[in-house]
Amino acid sequence: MPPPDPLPGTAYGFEKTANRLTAPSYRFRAAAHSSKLNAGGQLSDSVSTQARPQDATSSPFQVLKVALPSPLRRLFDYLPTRQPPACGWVVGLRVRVPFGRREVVGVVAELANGSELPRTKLRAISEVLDDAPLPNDWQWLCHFAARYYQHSLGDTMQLAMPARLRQGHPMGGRMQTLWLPLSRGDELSLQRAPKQAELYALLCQHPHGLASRAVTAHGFTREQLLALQKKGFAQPQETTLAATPPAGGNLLASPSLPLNREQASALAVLHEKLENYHPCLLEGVTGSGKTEIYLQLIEALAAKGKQSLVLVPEIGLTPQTLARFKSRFRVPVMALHSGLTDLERLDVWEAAANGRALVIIGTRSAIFTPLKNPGAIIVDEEHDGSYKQHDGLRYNARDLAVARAHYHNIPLLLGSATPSFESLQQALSGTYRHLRLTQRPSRHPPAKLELIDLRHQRRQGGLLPGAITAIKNTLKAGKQALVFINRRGFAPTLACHSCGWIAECGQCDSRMTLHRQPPLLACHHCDSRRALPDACPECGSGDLRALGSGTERTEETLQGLFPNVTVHRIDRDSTRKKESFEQILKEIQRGEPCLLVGTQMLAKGHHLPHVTLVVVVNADGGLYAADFRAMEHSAQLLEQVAGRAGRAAHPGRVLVQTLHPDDPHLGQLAEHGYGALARSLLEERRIAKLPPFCFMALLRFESPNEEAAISLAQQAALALREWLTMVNLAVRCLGPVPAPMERRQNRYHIHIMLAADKRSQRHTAANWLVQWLEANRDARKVRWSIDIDPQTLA
DNA sequence: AGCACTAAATGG
DNA sequence: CATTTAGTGCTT
Repeated sequence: MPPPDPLPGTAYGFEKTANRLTAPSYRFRAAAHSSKLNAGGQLSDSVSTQARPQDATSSPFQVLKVALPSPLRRLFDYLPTRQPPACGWVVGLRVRVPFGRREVVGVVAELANGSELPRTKLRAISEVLDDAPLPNDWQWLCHFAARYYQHSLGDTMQLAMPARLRQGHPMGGRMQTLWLPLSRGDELSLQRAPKQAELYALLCQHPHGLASRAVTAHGFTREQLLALQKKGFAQPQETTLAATPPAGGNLLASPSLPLNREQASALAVLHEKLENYHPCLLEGVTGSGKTEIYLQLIEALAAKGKQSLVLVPEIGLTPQTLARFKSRFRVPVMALHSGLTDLERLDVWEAAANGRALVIIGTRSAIFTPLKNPGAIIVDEEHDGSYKQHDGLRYNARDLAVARAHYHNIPLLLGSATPSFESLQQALSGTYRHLRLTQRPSRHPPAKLELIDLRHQRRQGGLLPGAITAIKNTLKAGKQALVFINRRGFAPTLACHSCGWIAECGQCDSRMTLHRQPPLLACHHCDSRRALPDACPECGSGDLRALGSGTERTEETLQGLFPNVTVHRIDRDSTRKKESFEQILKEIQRGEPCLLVGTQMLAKGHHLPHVTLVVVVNADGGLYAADFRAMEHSAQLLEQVAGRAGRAAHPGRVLVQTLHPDDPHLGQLAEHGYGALARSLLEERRIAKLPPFCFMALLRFESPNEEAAISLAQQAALALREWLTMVNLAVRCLGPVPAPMERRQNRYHIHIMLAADKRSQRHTAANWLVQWLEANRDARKVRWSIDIDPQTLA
């Protein structure tokens, strides 16, 4: 039996009711693996629920309904191979099938004994790729995600499986090439090849062999390795990655840290229900020790041989975080990070699926890692926007974590200093346990925001005189200051001072940003760039001015004001080269007085112990935006930035420049902190019936032809409204309206928004609309997509 | 999504 | 007439 519903109002038992517009629905039962053919070729009893009712005229025949990598939201029927696989035909087998003019890899999703198509139109499966079905929990999650997000099951499965499996490679990726040093006694012959000599020395430090990847990680090339092999100094050896058995005895490699009262009681609450679904929101201010709670929860579960899956935001999977987890435990900790090869990724996947890995840490996509003995799911910084995928299957890994913890009947721990309103509301209403950490080990209260008025004052590089004075004093005291600007580049606008011309992007409804490093105009919404004009293209005047400030300009200004101090700029442009961010962070952590100028990248999670002053150049981004979530995200960001000030022994200051120092929300954030503001904004959301008090779906229509997009959106909205009235479904349908930036890369974006009080109503309406669009011929000329629980309206 | 097929557009 | 390109339709 599927567990009860963790996302209220979502029926995810698998029998989806067929709609008026019937498309084959995905059906899946957790018990589906027991469904195989018995020796006589008859379907065993557990299958009878899956078999489609038979057309009396056609005689039954065995059919495998396969989920294929295609955006088409349906399964495809195939005939079995001559020989059934050893395990029999079961749901979850990976197969290779002919599809159109090519062969693709798919997954058997249903067994049936008949097809809507005549038998002669069906083709046979070409090859069964596995001798056992893909893990049950993985299959369940794919079905759940596909259905919840209204996405093709086949596409979902492709996305949820490691690349090697997607490409049809066999399981058992636990092979790697180890390179062993060979002693020849004539090492001097390498004198003329210094790089090779260096590499040889490296190999000699690892007499048991070094993986190819480790060799390249040390900065050597494959060619150098092969050269050594040719000269007989190195030898490759194929090995199976050790199936490290869970260490007996002490689980810990290093002792747990002592907990304060709050931490201890939070952990005690978690210990109350280690064996059941137990959703908890851990609301803990920056530096209050959330990670230690994660580690001790993991420890408790690992002691029972159970696995923990830890999700971290994209920016959070740093070597330091990883090192903290790895150094704590003697049990296998595996990370899914961007640096892995496809083979290594498959190995982690299999290690998780067979229980070899006890701790799995990864970003968004790690939610699709199968678990043999699931113990808990932990989502760190659960409010973070990087958990939401913004194309294709637009899933939110945090929400899937909730569903998955429910399915496995295990604890779920969502941690954040600035919880999302969705999670906070669940905690406040008692659906989630609310655990709070308010104390910082430094004993300093978190720094208060000081609002300073941007109006009627001269600024330099975006900074008010008061901010500059504060920076000067901070440097004088031998400390570091952080300047936060949410804009890359030198200036967001280039304008002609004599005729008013403004540099705009030719392909988007946006202005081009002026960059100095290198000098050019760039659009931040598409990849178009232009050379800097010497004169105004409209009137020929040479009086072109850069309006406003981005990171580059503030960096330049600060460098001019404090020529003897290092100014580090940290944004996507300055850290493009890999490792350079880590390098800069290391230098900053040494503690020399210096200035940091940067975007969001700086705000999140990094430990900056010597920063005692934070300046926010402009806090107004979220105040009066059209997006109802803007204030939430803005407050989260401000609180996170403020958390960078005074983390260690020194109290900090946070200066927030604003054009609206009297804004009540900003005032509340400054005075009482994120928690208080969030609670009152939640009341506003409740009154306005906005999320989390309603459930939304956003339909995006996109076309180079504006009329085509509008016309389809109108037809769809009209059809939907008629249907909603007809079936008397209380779902609001707003739009069509042009997207906030209608034209992007010369494509026009039109939106329709659905809003319902209940998740199930939203699901029904969204499902109907998707099927209407799939059935509508005009819809093929306009690109459309659906976003369930959209995060931004852009 | 691919991908192949068709019809229109370019080119000599 | 040959070759490229935009539009359309199909996949079990």
